[in-house]
Amino acid sequence: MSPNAGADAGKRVPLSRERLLRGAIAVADAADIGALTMRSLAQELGVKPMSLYHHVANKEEILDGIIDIVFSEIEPPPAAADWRSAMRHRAISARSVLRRHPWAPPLMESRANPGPATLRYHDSVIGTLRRAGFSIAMAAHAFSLFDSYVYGFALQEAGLPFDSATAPDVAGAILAQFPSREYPYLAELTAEHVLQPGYDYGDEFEFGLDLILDGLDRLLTMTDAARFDGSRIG
Amino acid sequence: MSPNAGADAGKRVPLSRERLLRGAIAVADAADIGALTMRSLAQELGVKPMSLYHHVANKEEILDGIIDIVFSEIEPPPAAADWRSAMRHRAISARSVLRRHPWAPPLMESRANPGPATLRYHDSVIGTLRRAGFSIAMAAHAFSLFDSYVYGFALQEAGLPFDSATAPDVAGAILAQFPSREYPYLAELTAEHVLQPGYDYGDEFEFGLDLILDGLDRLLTMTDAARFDGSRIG
DNA sequence: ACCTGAACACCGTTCAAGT
DNA sequence: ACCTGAACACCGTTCAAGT
Repeated sequence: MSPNAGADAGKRVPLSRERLLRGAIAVADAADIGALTMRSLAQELGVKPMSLYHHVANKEEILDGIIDIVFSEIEPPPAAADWRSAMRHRAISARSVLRRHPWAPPLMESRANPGPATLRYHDSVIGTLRRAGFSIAMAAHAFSLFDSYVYGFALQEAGLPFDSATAPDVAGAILAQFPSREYPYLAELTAEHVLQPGYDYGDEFEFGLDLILDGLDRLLTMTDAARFDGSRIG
Repeated sequence: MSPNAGADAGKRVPLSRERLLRGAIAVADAADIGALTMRSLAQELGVKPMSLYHHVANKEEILDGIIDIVFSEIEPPPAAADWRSAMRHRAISARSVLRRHPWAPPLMESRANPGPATLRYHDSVIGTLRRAGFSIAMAAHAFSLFDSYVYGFALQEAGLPFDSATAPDVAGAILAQFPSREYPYLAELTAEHVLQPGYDYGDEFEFGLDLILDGLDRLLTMTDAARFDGSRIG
């Protein structure tokens, strides 16, 4: 139920590409990406399916469009931030955006036509690394690692069959389902960690993020030291 | 074109759950997961769509089944391996499996009904960490980080609009498409790294993997040192 | 037991028409 | 210009029938 659903009584807001894409995100957020069909979207917007084709060429263009909106929602870090806190800020923002749009991660990396917000996001990540002193090759490494982790974590979080509130119930049911003799470590981890009060899978995010940032920082420092030695020799 | 496609001349191999799931993987590998329909799968197997329902309840069960087969293809490490090389072995095997099945990563974490090979894989990863001395909480951290990276990397690799052979052409076209003034760091990275001869995005995998393993090793060593100190005090 | 034809309620998309 | 009804070639799935 969006504000515009079936609003044939009031004055009809004219359809636009912007309104169409916002509606598509609303449908995907409310159910999942499988529920986003030309017909369901048209209904959400109070319009007939064929009207959509006046604003987009096809469904692929809708997917391209909503993914670019998702990227646009990731907050850029404060300009004054050092590279480490800038990367940390971006990662945490990206994850919170992807939590709002759990259908997005599988689509984000498979769009052949990246939009401006997508390109801007990637450019700014690489820019942060380059300006911090990472070589091109090292920036490429760091970029790949950083993105893989952020999307991979979001993918896992989206796939969990529970949110943090209902975790104990569902994990308990799953645990009861499989024989703990056959999967002893999984059983142990579930019983003594996942089922403990206060457990939230989301809390794992910052552990991995900081381990990665520490590793990159170490490499950067080593590179700086090597360059310094080099300049003394040359 | 599989060996069994349209083989109405020879003796018909009877349909089985096993043959059905193998056929489903073949269809998904050959095109992509979107091309896997009950009808296309039936045709691949030389059978009518409705026959499939004698071996599986519905399409969801097919997806559950093929994902469990994908997990079963990940090689377990040699029993004698230390934790670091065991984890490394598994990650590299997982990535090569996911390269054969690029449609798999988005599905792997979203199956509500994990099969035995899935549970066995996860149990063995956690087991490796626990036996190496990781605490339960630390094993949970490491497990999350490791899986996020492996799936995230596979997701990115699957999304690339090129394989390593045609990378220069496509990346060049994309680069030409967007104004390098607006995305200077992206343009630089593309021109001076991605377009260089011998570039292969897959090479980034081991950089991130080793950084993660180094970080985990450091944490494990610190924990051991702390425990050792503790035992001397107590 | 295993397989199937016909049918149902869905898809995305095209085309020719309406205002 | 913007919207739409009817139609086409697809989906997954059910049901009642065939061997």
